Amino acid sequence: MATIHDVAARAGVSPATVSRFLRGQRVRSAEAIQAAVDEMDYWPSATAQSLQSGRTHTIGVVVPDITNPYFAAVVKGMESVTRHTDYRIQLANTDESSEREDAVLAEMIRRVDGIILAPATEQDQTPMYVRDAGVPLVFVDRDLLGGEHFDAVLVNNTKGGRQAGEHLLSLGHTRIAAISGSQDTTPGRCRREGFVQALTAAGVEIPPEHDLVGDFREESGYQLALSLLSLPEPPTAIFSANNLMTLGALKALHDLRTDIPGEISLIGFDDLDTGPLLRPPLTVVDRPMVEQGALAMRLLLRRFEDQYANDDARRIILDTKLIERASTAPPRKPRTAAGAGRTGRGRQR
Amino acid sequence: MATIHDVAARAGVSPATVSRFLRGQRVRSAEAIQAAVDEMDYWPSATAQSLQSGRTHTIGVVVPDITNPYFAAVVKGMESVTRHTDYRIQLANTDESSEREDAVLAEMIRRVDGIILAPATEQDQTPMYVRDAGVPLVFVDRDLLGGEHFDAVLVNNTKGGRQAGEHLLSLGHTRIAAISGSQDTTPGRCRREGFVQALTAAGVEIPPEHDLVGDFREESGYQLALSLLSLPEPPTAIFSANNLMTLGALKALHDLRTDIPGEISLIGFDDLDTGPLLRPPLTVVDRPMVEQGALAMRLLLRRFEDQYANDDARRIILDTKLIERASTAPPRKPRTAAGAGRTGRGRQR
DNA sequence: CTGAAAGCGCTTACAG
DNA sequence: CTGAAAGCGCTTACAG
Repeated sequence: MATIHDVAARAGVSPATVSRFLRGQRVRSAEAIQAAVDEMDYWPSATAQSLQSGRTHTIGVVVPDITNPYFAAVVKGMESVTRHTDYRIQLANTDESSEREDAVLAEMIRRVDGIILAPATEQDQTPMYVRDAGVPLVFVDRDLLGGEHFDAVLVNNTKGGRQAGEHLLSLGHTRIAAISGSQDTTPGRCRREGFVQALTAAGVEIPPEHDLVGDFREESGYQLALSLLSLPEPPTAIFSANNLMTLGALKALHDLRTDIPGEISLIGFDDLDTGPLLRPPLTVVDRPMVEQGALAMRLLLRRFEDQYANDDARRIILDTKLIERASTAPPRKPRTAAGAGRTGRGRQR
Repeated sequence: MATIHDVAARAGVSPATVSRFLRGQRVRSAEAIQAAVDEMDYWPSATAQSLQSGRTHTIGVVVPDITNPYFAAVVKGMESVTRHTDYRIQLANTDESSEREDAVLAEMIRRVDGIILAPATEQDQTPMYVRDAGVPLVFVDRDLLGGEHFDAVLVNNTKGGRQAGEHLLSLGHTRIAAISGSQDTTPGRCRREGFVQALTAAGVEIPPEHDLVGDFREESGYQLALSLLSLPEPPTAIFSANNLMTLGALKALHDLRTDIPGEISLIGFDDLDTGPLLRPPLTVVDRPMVEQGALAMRLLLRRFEDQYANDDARRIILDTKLIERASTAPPRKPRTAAGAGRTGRGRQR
């Protein structure tokens, strides 16, 4: 590959002049240099430029699982903004593992200008380490305990959980179960809290055997739904706290030939491309996905502009939205559980 | 950030010695150096190492759409192998655009050690340019006309298309339609060819108005299915050539309240995570996904080993597999179309 | 085993 | 406007 020296020699100037020309400065021998560049098919070495400038022009993106449609959409959103800049994305998957995340982050620090991260747990310490290294960091989807000093694009998970709970209550359910995500994760914890809040506010209790915690993966949704259905008194409604667990739960219900929503109502968190096409079409709490990724990337790129570099952390909290489809309905035989009474809001379909 | 000079100064040795120690060579002042490294939290600059070695240790991955579950799975497969190496992945989305692909590739050439690409069209010239630049290139999912000199991990698309056609024929269908993918793409062309081959071999003709070509996106599947259903004599069965278009077709059929498979059978290409949960569960031609990505990455990494660097191109062609679910069935009122006769293989459900 | 020196391919004050 | 020189942070023959 040709270097700037080769081009300079050919054009009869010094490397410095070629460099200046390439960066848009006025030079006398512009045509000669351009010709040399063309003939030799010269492209500056990004590595040499990086060493010189201290900038890599790459953004590290660390997500738990790229095959989760939510994260795929988020990454697409990020890509849609970098595509108009001269930044590129370096992608890493952590499989929800903190160790893996530590390893990834440690080596990214020296290779990227900034990082967008969906941390594996709220307790992660590595992000502090990243900040100390002077690498701008933005959280997406998930937060850190005490992470207020970092930029973040999140969703109002508590409200989302509440929406799910209130929806089931409004249909008249009182025997309600939750399949929550990892509790050391912002969305896992908050969605459950919001959900329980809604029930509590309505005087509906959620017994421990209905209050299950999974790990955001399909398999755990499957297993927990199975265990729920094998209870002596199974719930009449289930809230599942992410797309993958909802799919797992749906599979379990199908395997058991459960009638949805006849025997049991199911509400999920995060819509799916196939949501309306499923058996039955899924009622879900939806939220922006591609937009979340785009916003996170914009937040990060701002940090590279001197005027914003030292701004206070920006925390963007987006709203969730209930999408009612056919997987939820009033319970078939409304029971008057002791103390629960008529908790519904009177809305019927 | 500490540099190797800082560490050397602190340990009382020369930078060269620190460098040797770091690379595992025996040195006298090992402990002193290790201590300095720890205290200063020193990590070598990847950029400086790259400039020196000429290797970036990053792999460029270029796909048309990361939110297509097939490509998400492929990327995950790649990640599962790089994770055990010291290579990382730089990801780019092309949105099926050749121009975008050209741009991405052009700048990747100077930044990565190798590239895995699912080319936007079979006519792409850029890959030749990549090869001329001395950057190893592996195709995944899609091939290039005259691309035999490149490593590739593909699938037997022709056979897959044939399987789809034979399945519909075996059910007794004779009024059959195809929604194909871009015809300047390997999978788009081959799947259609295989499909048509199967019909032709059985003496079944596919009229032009049933032989539709889309662009692998959901919207085109939707529109084309719509147009198929509005025909005076709509088909009794549709083959849709990828996951997204199948979803689109399914949506169209739902919107028209079409009974599947009663009025119309639908068979897709590429399974979905939600495949069994859809209304109705989808019959599809399936193929390995994660494995395809992993294999492509292994092929590429081999090129970095001297012993294999100059081997002939390795072309891995994987097999497809029919998964029969509930979206296909015999046509409701088998017509004896002139010349078609009983083309079924006699199998009935 | 170790250090001084050169070099990887750029960019940018510093003089002119 | 332009060139020589120094420097970005490493690594590696070359002597010793």
